[in-house]
Amino acid sequence: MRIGKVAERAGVSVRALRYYEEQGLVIADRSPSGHRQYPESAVERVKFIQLLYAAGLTSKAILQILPFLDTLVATPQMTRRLTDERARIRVRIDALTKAHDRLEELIRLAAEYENSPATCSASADIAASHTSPPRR
Amino acid sequence: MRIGKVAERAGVSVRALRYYEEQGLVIADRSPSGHRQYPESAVERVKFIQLLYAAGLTSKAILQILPFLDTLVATPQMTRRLTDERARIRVRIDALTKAHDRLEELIRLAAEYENSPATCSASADIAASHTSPPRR
DNA sequence: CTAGAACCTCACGTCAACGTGAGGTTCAAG
DNA sequence: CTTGAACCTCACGTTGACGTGAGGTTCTAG
Repeated sequence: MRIGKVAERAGVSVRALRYYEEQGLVIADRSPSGHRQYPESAVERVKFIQLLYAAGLTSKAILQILPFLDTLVATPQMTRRLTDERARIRVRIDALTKAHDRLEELIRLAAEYENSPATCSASADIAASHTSPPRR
Repeated sequence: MRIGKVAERAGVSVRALRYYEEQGLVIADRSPSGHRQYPESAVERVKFIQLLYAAGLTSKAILQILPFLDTLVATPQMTRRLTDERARIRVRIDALTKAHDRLEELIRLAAEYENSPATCSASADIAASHTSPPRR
């Protein structure tokens, strides 16, 4: 398969695929004329790479993990890398969840305001005192 | 309060605080000599900003949201901004959760390998066929 | 009164994952 | 055989949230 098709089917740009090769994430054969030739499996591989990128991993981190997909041989270091990244992702999820909840709270306040604009001034400290324990 | 103390208490760098001011996220008074003077509330405000940064919002998006914290006046646009950002965060959480689950699956495979390295070759397509529905 | 900490303003550097031409070759359809 | 799409290799540009000096002023403890 050629690069354009892979790009289309994996939902990434052609440039991105060349970049992945440059980073060692995807290996492509070459036709005699120099065009990249990808196996079918490249599409899934690229989707997996995208998944990890979206989770905040760097090329370098992904490069450390990919060999496991190829060989399915789990060295202790590999297992650690996997669990480490999982842990980092968990931390990010927690941070995002906090932000989500905080926004939800503000949205609740906004709705409350729209119902009765005049009587909402008492909610001010609810908005302000979120990240620290309530005073008084 | 001066910039160093705010930085320390909010857990950010002095440079970051100057950057926030440049972006209009935090307004600081100035002493006659030109040193920034922050109110107590600045610490919480900065923590909130950090929370949103961590959730992937840009300075511009945060700038759109901050007025609500100050005034607690919810215009329809403000409510939309809040819900929009909440939605984007949800999308990110979902993406991260997918990556998390995928890694978890790989970790399971790795553990399985460590228990019986020889008998694991049959699991290969489990690792490969995740993002697409099973063939055959 | 003096030294060192803390502050100030430019302003360039960084890092990652690509985007975007430039300039040229190869492929596939008519 | 031609022409336009698709491909190739440089190689510089982009974006965001700061880091990092440079060079100078102000504050504060002893």
